[in-house]
Amino acid sequence: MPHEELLATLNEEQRRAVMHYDGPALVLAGAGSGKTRTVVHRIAYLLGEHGVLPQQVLAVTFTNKAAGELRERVEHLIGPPGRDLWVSTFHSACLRVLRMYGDRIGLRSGFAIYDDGDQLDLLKEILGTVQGLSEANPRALRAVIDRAKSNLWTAETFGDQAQRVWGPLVSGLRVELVEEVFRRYQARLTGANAVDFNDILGRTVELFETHRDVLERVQQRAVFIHVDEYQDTNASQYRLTNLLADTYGNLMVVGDPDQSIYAFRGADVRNILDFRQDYPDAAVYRLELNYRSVGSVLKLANAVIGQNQGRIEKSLKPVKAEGEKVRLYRATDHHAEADFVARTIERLRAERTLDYQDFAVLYRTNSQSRVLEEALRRASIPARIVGGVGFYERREVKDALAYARAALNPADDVAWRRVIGRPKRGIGGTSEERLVAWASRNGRPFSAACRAADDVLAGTPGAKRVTEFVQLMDDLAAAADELPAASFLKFVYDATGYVEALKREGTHEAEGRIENLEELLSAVTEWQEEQGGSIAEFLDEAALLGSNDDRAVEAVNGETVDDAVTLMTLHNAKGLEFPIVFLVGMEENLIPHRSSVGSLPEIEEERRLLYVGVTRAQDELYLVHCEARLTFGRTEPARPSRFLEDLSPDLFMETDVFGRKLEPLQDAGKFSRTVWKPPVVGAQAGAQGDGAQAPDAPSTSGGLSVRGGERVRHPKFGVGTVVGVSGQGAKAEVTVVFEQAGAKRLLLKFSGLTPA
DNA sequence: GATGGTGGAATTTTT
DNA sequence: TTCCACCATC
Repeated sequence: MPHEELLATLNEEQRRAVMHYDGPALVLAGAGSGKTRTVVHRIAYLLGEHGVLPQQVLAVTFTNKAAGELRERVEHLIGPPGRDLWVSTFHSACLRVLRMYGDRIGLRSGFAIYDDGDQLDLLKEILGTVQGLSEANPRALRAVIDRAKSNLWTAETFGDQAQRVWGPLVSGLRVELVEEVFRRYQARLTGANAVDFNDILGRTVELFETHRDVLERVQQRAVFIHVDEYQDTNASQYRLTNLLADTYGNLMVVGDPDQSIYAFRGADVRNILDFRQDYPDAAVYRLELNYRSVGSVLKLANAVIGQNQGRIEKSLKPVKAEGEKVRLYRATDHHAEADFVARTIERLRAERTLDYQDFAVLYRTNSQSRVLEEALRRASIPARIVGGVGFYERREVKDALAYARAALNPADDVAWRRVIGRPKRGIGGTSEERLVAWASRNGRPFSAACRAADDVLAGTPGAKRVTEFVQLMDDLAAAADELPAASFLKFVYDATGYVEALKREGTHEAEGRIENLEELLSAVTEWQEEQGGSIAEFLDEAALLGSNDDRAVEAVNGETVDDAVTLMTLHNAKGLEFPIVFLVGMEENLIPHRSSVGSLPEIEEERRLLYVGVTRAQDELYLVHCEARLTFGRTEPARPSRFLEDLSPDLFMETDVFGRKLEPLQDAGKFSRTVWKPPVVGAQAGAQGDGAQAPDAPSTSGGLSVRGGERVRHPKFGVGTVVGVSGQGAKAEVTVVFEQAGAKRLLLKFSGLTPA
């Protein structure tokens, strides 16, 4: 493509960035400002105008999705040569380097990757062995170790670094104790010939720093480097980037400080803010024209982010028209919230031509997805959930792949211990403990203890069973060498008796697990046909790509469809856009999340998260909050998010379930609609219909006036507070938070409630 | 050694 | 509400 054509569709600032040739560059790209487009064109321009070879270009992203999209768009623009570009996530890129050169730093070929669950298994085992830690929370320790590793701290430097940054106590434990756990954890990883996610980056840094020749060879493949979402880089990613760029210096980083949302796992926004200190001769390009959202959405977005202190002033300027006002809906509870979403989707689809895939529902925590999912299913609205409990994290899938890992790597203790009891083979806790003790005493892997079962478990029934298990693993190991990936997996299903055991169970749940195993087999088969490879290579693939798998929610007819509403967390939504967006759960303790309300930096990160959510919307945005919400199995009263209360009321319009405008209350505070007070809701017969609320009017049913906030007495549950009402007439339901019994949803008609 | 019951904790966010 | 660790029982 001639370069005039390449440039014609860009604005002035984008064009300047695209034409940037060598040397460092910082692209400050506001949400929706055509960031990906700019990078795509820049790569095409490098190749077309400057004669750069595709083999010299590296583009790094955070997610597989982003990498896939980038590659696709470049290939679309420049054709087949695009295949030779190196477009990858940090993790995939580093894994590739480690697979090639890892032996230089003591990684034996075929090393395993431990995911979150494996980390946890390992830590639990370790905690049992360290004095004074049996009560410690393995998840908290994992978080600490992860955090340390993303800062490029090692078990050796941990003590000093943690002391310096966090003080003598880390999540309630003495630094020395945590250090001891970290040491043992790392020793066990080494022993198991395994790396965890953070090691994939950290050990690559180590490799580059100790083996200049390796770094230089990789640099030949990365003469022109692009890093996306640079505001979310942590210390290891920052270090990697700078190492890679240290010979040629052709580094273009792209990002937006206002969208930095990963500080909780070690990302440091200073990496982008200080880029010009790191590279004083860096060119800077600012993309502030927003092509994505209508004016009303951008006004609200700017108002949200404008509340943050200590940010570089920046304001998105709309290209699009003003558009519809942002809507705010106040739901009685999470069910009403989900119903509103479902109802609104259908209403909008009836009013104009929209596909299901034009809608996204975004929430703060994964646990919010279930109610939404159910409501959409009930309304026959196809939906897909991105993220959540990923396919590769399901027990049966992990088990099957753990068999593969165990067969390939006798040192993989976590995998061996995982599979020894699945299915049940009469090897119980006592036997396992003795095997573990033997392994630990002799400094050998767990599998070696199993091989020595005749001695270790001499005279017990377990001895023979373990020996049989070892025989099975040997058979698997032989099969792994000989069979293609898919056939091997099928062999695992049969030879281990795993599927057989599930069939015997005969429960609905077991059937689901069998289906998942079938799906895994299909995935492996498909992968094998597309690119071929051993089961070992598939394991890498699954480890890095697995978590972001989409889960389809089937519509009522049971068919999976392409056209579906997207449900995902705000974090997952970064980089995406949708014509119509619902932000649900706009409440205190959700956003900002309860764990963040104690510190200003964390609150500001939550605000950026909301900003990311708001700026996903192209045409229409719905903000939804509830008056009561299910938390930990109890329905509790909920307050609207402080982020809503910060907004001027002219930025949005409050609606009823039907999307009709609600007039502001007269007697409320400064911003009438956003100041929370005990909800005044009624179950009304008549015009408003099912699920409707009339916030102003109390109403009666069976002689009882039901108002939110009112005290009532129940014959069995005692005294409580009404937090919500839904439905009408005979179907009217009240949500009451009782002092003793907690929250209950009651059919108003039969509730027997009296004023208290 | 397996099974089933109970009680308590859990939910941020992800490569 | 769901998941898990722990315990008692068979």
